[in-house]
Amino acid sequence: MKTAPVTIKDIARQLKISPSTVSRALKNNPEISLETRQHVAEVAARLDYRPNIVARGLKQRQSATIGVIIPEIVHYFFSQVISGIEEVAYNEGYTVMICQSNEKSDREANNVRTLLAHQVAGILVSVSKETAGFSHLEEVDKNGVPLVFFDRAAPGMAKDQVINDNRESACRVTRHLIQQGCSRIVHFAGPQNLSIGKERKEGYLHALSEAGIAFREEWCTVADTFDKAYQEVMRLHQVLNLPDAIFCNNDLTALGAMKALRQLGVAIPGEVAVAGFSNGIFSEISDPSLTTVDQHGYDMGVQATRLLLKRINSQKEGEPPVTMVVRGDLIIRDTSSRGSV
Amino acid sequence: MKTAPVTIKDIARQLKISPSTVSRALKNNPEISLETRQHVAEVAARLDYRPNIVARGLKQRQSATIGVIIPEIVHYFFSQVISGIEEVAYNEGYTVMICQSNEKSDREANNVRTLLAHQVAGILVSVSKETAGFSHLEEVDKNGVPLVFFDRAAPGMAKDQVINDNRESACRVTRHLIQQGCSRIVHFAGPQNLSIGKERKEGYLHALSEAGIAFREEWCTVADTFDKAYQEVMRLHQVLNLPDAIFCNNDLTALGAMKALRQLGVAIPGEVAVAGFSNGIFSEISDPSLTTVDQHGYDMGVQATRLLLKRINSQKEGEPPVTMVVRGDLIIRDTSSRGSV
DNA sequence: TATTTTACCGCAATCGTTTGCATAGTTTTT
DNA sequence: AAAAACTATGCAAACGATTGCGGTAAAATA
Repeated sequence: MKTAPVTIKDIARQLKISPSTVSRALKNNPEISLETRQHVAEVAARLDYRPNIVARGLKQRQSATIGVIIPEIVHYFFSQVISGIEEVAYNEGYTVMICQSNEKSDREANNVRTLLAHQVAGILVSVSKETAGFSHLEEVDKNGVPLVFFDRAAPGMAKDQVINDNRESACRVTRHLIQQGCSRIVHFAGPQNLSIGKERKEGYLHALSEAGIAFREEWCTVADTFDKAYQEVMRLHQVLNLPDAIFCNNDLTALGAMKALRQLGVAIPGEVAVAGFSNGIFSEISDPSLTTVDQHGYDMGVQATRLLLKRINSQKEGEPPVTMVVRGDLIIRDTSSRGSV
Repeated sequence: MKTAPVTIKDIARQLKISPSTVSRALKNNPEISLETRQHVAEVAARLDYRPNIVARGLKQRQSATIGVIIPEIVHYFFSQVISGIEEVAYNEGYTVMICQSNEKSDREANNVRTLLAHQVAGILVSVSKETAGFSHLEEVDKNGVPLVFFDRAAPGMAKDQVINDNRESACRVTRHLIQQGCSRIVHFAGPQNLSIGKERKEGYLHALSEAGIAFREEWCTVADTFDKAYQEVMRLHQVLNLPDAIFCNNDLTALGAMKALRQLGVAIPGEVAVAGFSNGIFSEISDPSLTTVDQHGYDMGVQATRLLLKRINSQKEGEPPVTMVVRGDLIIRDTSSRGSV
């Protein structure tokens, strides 16, 4: 039993006033007499009037919706970010539209089109691993839609972004590993076309040189999934000697490495220390529990959304892009605590 | 540098034809000559025309958007479901709008209003733990918007739903525990106002009576979070003897229980076996790895969305609601394998 | 040749809301 | 008392796409 939705006209008809007056009254325009405003409010409540967001969006050429493009929702970190985004958006009366790129560049481009077609007020994006060209993101700019990057930014695009202090955090992790007495430290890196991957590697290299450890090319390979890490450890075991520490680009990678190490009968952290990155929910309960860095995903979502909302609400164009960095916290757990072994 | 978006009128002007013709040509209406259609297609491509979804939505009184109301995105299970939803929606040209209820009833009601105001074509919802009344969901019906429940349905509402075979799965888990030699099996239940919580408890009870084990009231308490489970184990330890098995309503609860057991120096599964529910990503890598049931979240999302889409595209009202159940798979891991101890 | 059919296309209204401008009535100012 | 200013409201045109209803010209038929 479908009921025709209540519109502004219905209210107008009831009160024998014009739709314009109702519209104005609804948003408490002082041009409208207090009396009329109250009447309108009453009738609106009685009829259970709900403004048609779509119609408003059409008229204003913008809807109270913000679009989010995210590689994969199933990552704990990303779901945390979304949660933060959702919270701020909700409180500000915005709704969020979420698209997954599934780490594919073309799908990401498609997501952009979709979001633009929906007249979103702004877009939050964390670029996919695959993405190399950024023309689809510049498209957003051309349409005058604010965009802010979170976590993974497109290198070279001067836009707002809130990112982690990947370099520093990676450096802290590596330093910690060195302090534990490790000297042959391998890095399973993320894709180097992503700032996130590049920066973490840089931090790793920095900590190495800081400690006077000569870096060796074969210490660093791109391996950013559970399986790749597993295989890489197996390969290392055959090709060269195992290192005494592995610093992984993310937690899942670390777990993959740990699985391989366990199978090889290697003690963690006794023979090989391991560290991850991201503080996935499983890092705390893995065995042994994983040293990692907490990226504060929720906060990141909150900050990014605030930034975007500020951009949306500011008239002036051309304000310089701002970069916010949220500091990661090194969380030392059992995979790197030599003391206890 | 904001560029005015290109509209159907722009194309019309270029070709000196009317907007109506362009509109029709764009959707390959045979009423329009092939030649014109090709011209339109060309110009549209050249101008990079993107149809304004909002305008279309207004005219059609429906947008190609489906709304999702979910308790919390950060649960691995739910993020899997969303992933499934997103996939199907994407392939069918729909976009998804996600709202979190954060397990709050009023927020859920608010989400419904938001989604309806956005003229969504349909709604997928998994009701919050807190939700007792369902008037806000009936509101959806009144607006003629299709609704399908996934995972958690509102008891008593005759709507499409895709749910787990909670009862059977819970029964299987309990049976398995019994087979392992356990006889004093405690159940940490979920909220009993949710079908999901009720059914799992029923399955547990069924398996018990099936095996001729007399149920005792104090064996079952509502504890559905990590912390509550932790505390409950501690309480049980003081008040009565620890059981020889704990079947938890979900994985996180199981982990909370395990944490407490570890602290009490109780061997798992030697002295107390543990089982969870949901196959969270951490169940596989916890120590010991957790026996649980895989709920196939992704599939669930896929099925629910297909069901919704079918409903959206079917003219006829009044087709009876269908219930799909996706069968959970018992995954036996170390927390319940007495054989190996 | 007159008439009907067919193929293509345009007019104009519509979806629900917003907003610049006009207008009627009332109050204040000169 | 006339002019000016203000108050409260209405008119009508947008926003961009869709669609029922017609209309024109060419082709087919009588």
